[in-house]
Amino acid sequence: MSDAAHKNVKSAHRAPSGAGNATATASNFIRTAIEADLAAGKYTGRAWGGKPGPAKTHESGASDPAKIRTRFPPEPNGYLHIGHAKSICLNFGLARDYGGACHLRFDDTNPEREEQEYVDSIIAAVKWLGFSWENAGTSHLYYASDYFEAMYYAAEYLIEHGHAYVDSLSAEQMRILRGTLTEPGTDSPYRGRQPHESLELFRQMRDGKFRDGEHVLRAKIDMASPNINLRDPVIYRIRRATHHRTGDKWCIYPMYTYAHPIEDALERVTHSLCTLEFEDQRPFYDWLLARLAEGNWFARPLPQQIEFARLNLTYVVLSKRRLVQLVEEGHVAGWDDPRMPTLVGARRRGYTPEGFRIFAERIGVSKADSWIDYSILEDCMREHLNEVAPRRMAVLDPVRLVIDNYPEDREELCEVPNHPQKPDWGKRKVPLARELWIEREDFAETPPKGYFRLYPGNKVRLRYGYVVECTGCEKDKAGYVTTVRCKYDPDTRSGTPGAERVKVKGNIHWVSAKHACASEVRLYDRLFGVPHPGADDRDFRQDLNQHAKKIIIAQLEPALAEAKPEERFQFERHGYFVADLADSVPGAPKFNRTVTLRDSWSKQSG
RNA sequence: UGGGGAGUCGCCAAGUUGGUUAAGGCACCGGAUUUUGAUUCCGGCAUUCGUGGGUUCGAAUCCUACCUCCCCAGCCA
Repeated sequence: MSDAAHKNVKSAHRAPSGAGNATATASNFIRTAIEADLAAGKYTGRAWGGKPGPAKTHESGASDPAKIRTRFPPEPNGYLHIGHAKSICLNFGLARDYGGACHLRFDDTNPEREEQEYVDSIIAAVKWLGFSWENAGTSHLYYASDYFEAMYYAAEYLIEHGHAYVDSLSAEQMRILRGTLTEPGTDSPYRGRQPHESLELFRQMRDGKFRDGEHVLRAKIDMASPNINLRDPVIYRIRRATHHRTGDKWCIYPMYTYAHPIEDALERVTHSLCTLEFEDQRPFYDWLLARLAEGNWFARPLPQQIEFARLNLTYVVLSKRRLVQLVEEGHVAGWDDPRMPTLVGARRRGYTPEGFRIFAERIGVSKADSWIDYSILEDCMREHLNEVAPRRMAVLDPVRLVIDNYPEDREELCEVPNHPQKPDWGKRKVPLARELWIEREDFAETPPKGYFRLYPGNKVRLRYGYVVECTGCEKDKAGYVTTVRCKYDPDTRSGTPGAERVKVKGNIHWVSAKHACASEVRLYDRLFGVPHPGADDRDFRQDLNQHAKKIIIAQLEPALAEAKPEERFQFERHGYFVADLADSVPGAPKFNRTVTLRDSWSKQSG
């Protein structure tokens, strides 16, 4: 192992050094494999030609500054979601930890489904998560479509060497001849087509001489293989559709199966990580690269595919089909609806990039199918938000509290710390007066067992203010509490000598009614009400949580009126909130509840 | 019923060239601190590694049989 590689391995396992950002990196089977490759010197002496390309591009290049190369290869046909965040953190994280580079590569080989809009949103999402595809001064942002030429000539090479042939069966006929899981396939009558004939046809395919579907190019492997992916897979199809980058230049497009290994090889990717469902395709991946390597197409060592388990998260759906349905049928307001598990949605919800990175570390990587409970994600967000969110007071469900012995015309400023564990964040002044808003649930005419908030005869502290004793309440005809009354103890003002003399268990937040800022707050909850939406053949839409969004007008402390879009706060005793990115206007922010605080009281009481 | 994978604490997940007491995190349960029933801190939490056999002085790690779950028959990725 080289010194540099050794150093990187060590740093990958270094313990956390700072709160809130760095997290311990657990070992996993992919790291083990990388470390073994590094230790074996598999990549020493590798050259990098400065850009993706065949063997000759790299042969003349300098020593590769990247110790390893990974890649995140999304198809630009939709918005990224939480599952992608796992993959992004994995690929970019590995490159970072081992002194490597991670390429952002758009796998745009199917022109019918891809759009520039998605390319832009994916770029923004990866950046937002805090990763960069730059390494040693080079931006590794690539497109599979930039390799169409190389892929085409590689295909001609395969044909010439008897490894591929043009088939003229219909899709239906091909399906029948492919056999089944238990029965071998049957050779296509075109399988014996001579290379020169296939080559001629393939060129005519490229030149637009045929209709869509009239011919395909197939790899010539083994129709009797127990692995269906090796039964002469289609590697090129005719598809007249305008590609978002190459326009109408091509009318034949490579299939993923064929394109991906070539993309990896051209980019000198060392470890090509993908999800478990591609395991059966690894033999083809290796077959293709081996065939092309025989013709010295690619620099060695060849890339290797490694599969890991995709993320399964409870209480959400992550399949493209279902997400599209949620948006198109109007169950949510759009891809960036704060309830959506998309990264744009999570961002509006107030979830943070750091929170996602903590999440990725916490759930680990393995080959075992597993379900991660949504609460793990929420907890990761709390962990980060607790570190970075200034505290504020906000009353979400207000009821009036009158301090009877407090002068009507008086008001004073209370000093309130911005973060209880971070004195260096300073304090702010919050106005207190005779009439306040307090939380309706902080008062009970007849308190439940263990309740230590406001009820007649009980004392609580108005956080950072005075200790008050509840003297009663007023109700309307319906029995609904309209006002809570209390008296305060002037000797208990927070921060003054002797203020602690009166001990109370309860500590409630408040906002001066006169100074309060009334503002829209959206209380979000999980989009689905059950752990596995759509399980047991149910329509997943039946599992939608109808209470996942509740809009209220809350009474906020005055300072909150100046909150800037995307500014995050902890509303004390409630949770973390973010000023909405899209709907806030200067001086009138609207807040989204990101996640509640943990609450052992409501948990035990009900 | 073909092929490819996976099964270690309630949930994740190390460990798998066989070797003293099976990492760690989350959750949970105690206790301390706390002007957030939050945070933080301390302590507890698998005689056992899907099951049954076997090899061995010694097995989660090797052999064997079996069970369960996931993936594959797009001219999608």
